[in-house]
Parts: sequence; structure tokens; C-alpha cells
Amino acid sequence: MLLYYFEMTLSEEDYIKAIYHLSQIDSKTVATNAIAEQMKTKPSSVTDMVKKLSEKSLVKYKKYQGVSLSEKGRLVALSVIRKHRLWEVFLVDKLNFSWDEVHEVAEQLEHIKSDALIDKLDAYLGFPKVDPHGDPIPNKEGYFTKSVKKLISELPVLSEGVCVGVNDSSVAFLKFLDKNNIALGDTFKILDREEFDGSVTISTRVGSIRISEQIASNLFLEIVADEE
Amino acid sequence: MLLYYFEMTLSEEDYIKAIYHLSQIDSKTVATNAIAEQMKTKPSSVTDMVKKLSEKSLVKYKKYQGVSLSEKGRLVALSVIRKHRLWEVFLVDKLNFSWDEVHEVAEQLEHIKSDALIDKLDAYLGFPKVDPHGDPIPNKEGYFTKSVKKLISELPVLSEGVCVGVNDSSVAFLKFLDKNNIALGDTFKILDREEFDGSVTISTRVGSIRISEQIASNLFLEIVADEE
DNA sequence: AAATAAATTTAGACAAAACTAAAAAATTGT
DNA sequence: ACAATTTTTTAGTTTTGTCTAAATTTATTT
Repeated sequence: MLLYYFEMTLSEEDYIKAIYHLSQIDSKTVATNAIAEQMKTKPSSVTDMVKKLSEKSLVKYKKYQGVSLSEKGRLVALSVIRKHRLWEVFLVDKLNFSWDEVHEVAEQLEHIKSDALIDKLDAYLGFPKVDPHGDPIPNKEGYFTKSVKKLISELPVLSEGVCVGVNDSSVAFLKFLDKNNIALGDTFKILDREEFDGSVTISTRVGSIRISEQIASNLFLEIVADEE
Repeated sequence: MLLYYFEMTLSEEDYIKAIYHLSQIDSKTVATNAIAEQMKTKPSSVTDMVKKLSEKSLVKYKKYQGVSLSEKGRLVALSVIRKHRLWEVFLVDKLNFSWDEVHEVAEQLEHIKSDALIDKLDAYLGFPKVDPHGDPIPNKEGYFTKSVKKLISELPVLSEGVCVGVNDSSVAFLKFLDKNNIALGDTFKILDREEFDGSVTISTRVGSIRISEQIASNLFLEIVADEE
């Protein structure tokens, strides 16, 4: 990430980030419409911007064929994501925000331009490897430990991981978790799954409990694996 | 500062801040040319922007008569200044920037929009009253303790204050300070001044020392006084 | 393999914030 | 007091990022 990257505008950074995220989902080329939806703009605006990014060789683009990031673009995306996730750690660890309140502020903070700032923030936070949602933080060079973040309902029996998030942050659901001694940061192991109804037995701090499929499909575990 | 202020753009905030600072210097109405110089734009651009700010009733403006902030505009200015100075404290106290490196980054951070963020940052920093340059930090309502920040050479004998900055940050000068046990944050009292050469005797942590006029005109003391 | 539908691009416009050049008002000097 | 100078404003462009409407290309059906 040694890219002293030539004057990216806020908007360009947002597009690059959107293209990065969309290409993660689908690995193929990213569609104009998909970007428009993500960015909440119109497809014609996307075409304009993509042309501009292409001229700066941040994306590979052929008319009607969709877009993908160039290596340069990928590094820009990772640099922005690094900033976003470091700020999220700051907001949660230092300022006591809860992990579901930080996204919008981090969307602003990620655009602050200063390499020294990010280096010092990283050190101040103790070089964290993941953000409060369990997503990995790329290092300065754009490398990161890819953590697999999956719903309990999607993981095989005997998987083990740290609970890092929920899909449904309704009051009722959070109360349920509290009552059952489930908290973010806890380590769980999947002991068994009933094929009949998809309910799952997991081991927690206080012993093993049975959770319904509905619950299992609302809890994310993070299984860390080195990669990339 | 309870102003849920209706969508200020970055540029508008910068203009309001510039007008505030210029009106502090001169208390009268602020000239178009002065704003243009401060903002590094052309006078015609200033006229355009000032009209816009006037329509939003953030400034009082009559053609050819200069500009002044409305009460609403003054509160916006103080809100931006509050953010700027809190971020400066964060950068120096928490991230170990030196006080002369923080301005540019704080210029960016001051535009981050989130009341919760600023409240929590303020608390995290221990509700500081002044920034690393000795300038006062307005509170949420826009009130602040006005601190007088002056060069030792400009202060009368028997003045007392905290050393908060230097004019000349050359290596030679900083070495001199170090050798003489003078550091930012120290409290000094001006014991005597020689009319002949302007040299000054001050009391420091390690006893009293004599400093030349050249040194005295490079060291800022902050004398706090409640006001505003 | 057409015909239809969907996705994408082009063309032309607009708002924000800047600019240049020229006009108008205010200030200054003699 | 009035000519010269300075300051400020107006008018007309430019750039960035957006939009709508129309045209074009690709994909899907039958």
C-alpha cells in the first residue's frame, strides 16, 4: 500500500470500494447496475465514473462487459478498507460505541488522508487483526488474514469460532442472547445439528445449549484462517 | 450548539470558519478580499459563496459592505472550531503527534459529522479546555474560556502562565529549550525584565533563569481567563 | 432466429464551487 | 472635487458528479 495515490476524490474512493466488495461476492466482472444499486446512483452515472477510473487505470473496463479492479485499484480499495476498519476498532474500543453504531461514522473517517495518522492509529490500537464485526484488517501492504465469517446455520458440525455478529439486531433477539449467556467475543463449538429441524447444539461458556435454526441463521461465527 | 445544522457542505464550513477567525482579528466587518486570501480563492468566488451563506442566514451581508457572522453562523463556526481542537488534543495526547504536526489532519477531521462522536471523543480526552497550541475549546453550547496566548516578550513582569508553544521550531531552538529545562506544559512566572536589552528573568521548575529577548519573543505563554 | 426484455451507454442538462475578464462601486490622493 | 486606484460584483465558463431520456447492445424467450 505504498501507493501515494494521486489525488483520489471521495467519490472515486467510494466507487473503488463498492467495486471491490461486489467483486468479492461474485468473483466475476461487476455489473454497472450492481454498482449503481450499491452506490445509490443511476447506471448512467456509473458508466461515467467507470470511464474515469479506467483512464486512471484503477479498473479494467470494456463497454457492456462489466468492470473489475486493476491491481492498483485493488490496493486503493484495501487501503480504504484498512482505514475504515481501524477507525471502527477505535470507535468501539476507545470511544465505547457499540459495534452496530460505527459504520456510518467510519464511512466518513475512512476518507481522511494522512499515512502518518493511520500508522499511529494502528499502533495505538495495538495492531488489531479484525474489526468489531470480525472482518479482517489489511496491513499497510494490503495483505490480510482472511477470516471466514459465517452463520452458524452454514457451518459444519465441529466447527469452532468466535461469535462476532448478528443479522437481526432486534431488541427481542438481543434479549434472547443475553438470557442464554451468549455475547459477542464468546468462542463456540458446534457439537451437533438435527437434520429434522436444523436446530444446533453448541458449547458455550456455561455449558452446551440447543438453538433453533432461526437463531443459528442469525449468529455469525468467525473462523480465522491465514491467507491472501 | 444544539444546532442540527441543515446540511453544511465542507466548503461552507470552511468559509464560516475563515470569516470567524478574520472577525476575531478585526472585530469590524470582514472584507471580501481578506476572505479570498485566507481561503486561497478569488474574490469573485467569495462573493458567490457569501450570497449563498446569506440566503441561509449564516452571515449578514450587504453588497460592498463586507460580511459578518449571524448568531447562527457564529455557532456553526464554534462547532467546527470545537471539533478541530478536540481532534488536535486527540492527535497529540493519544497518537503522539507533536503539536506542530496536527493542523492539516485536524482540518480534515473537523468536518466529520456526528454529534455522538464528538461527545464521546470529548469525554475520552477528559473534557480538555485548551488544544495543544493553548487555544480554548468551546463547549457544546459554544461557550469557552478565553485564554490569552502571548509571547513572553509581550507580557508584563509578574505574569504567570503555561508554556504552550514556540514560534521558531528549529532544531537549534528546541535544543536550547531542552538544555535549559524548558518544556511545553511548564508553568513560568516573569520575574524581571531588563529595559536595556529586553532580556527576561523567569522562574522555572529548576529555579530562575535569564533568557534573551530573542528567546522571549519565541515562547508563548497561556494565561487563562474566564470569559465569553 | 426473431422478437422482446433487460442492461448499458450516449447525449444533453444541472448544481456546486471554482475561475477569468469586465463592469461598477467605494476609497484615496492631490 | 474629481481622477486614479482599489475593492467588489457581475457575467459567462469550467469541472465534478449527478440526472433524465433516448439509443444501443446483450440476453432471454418462444
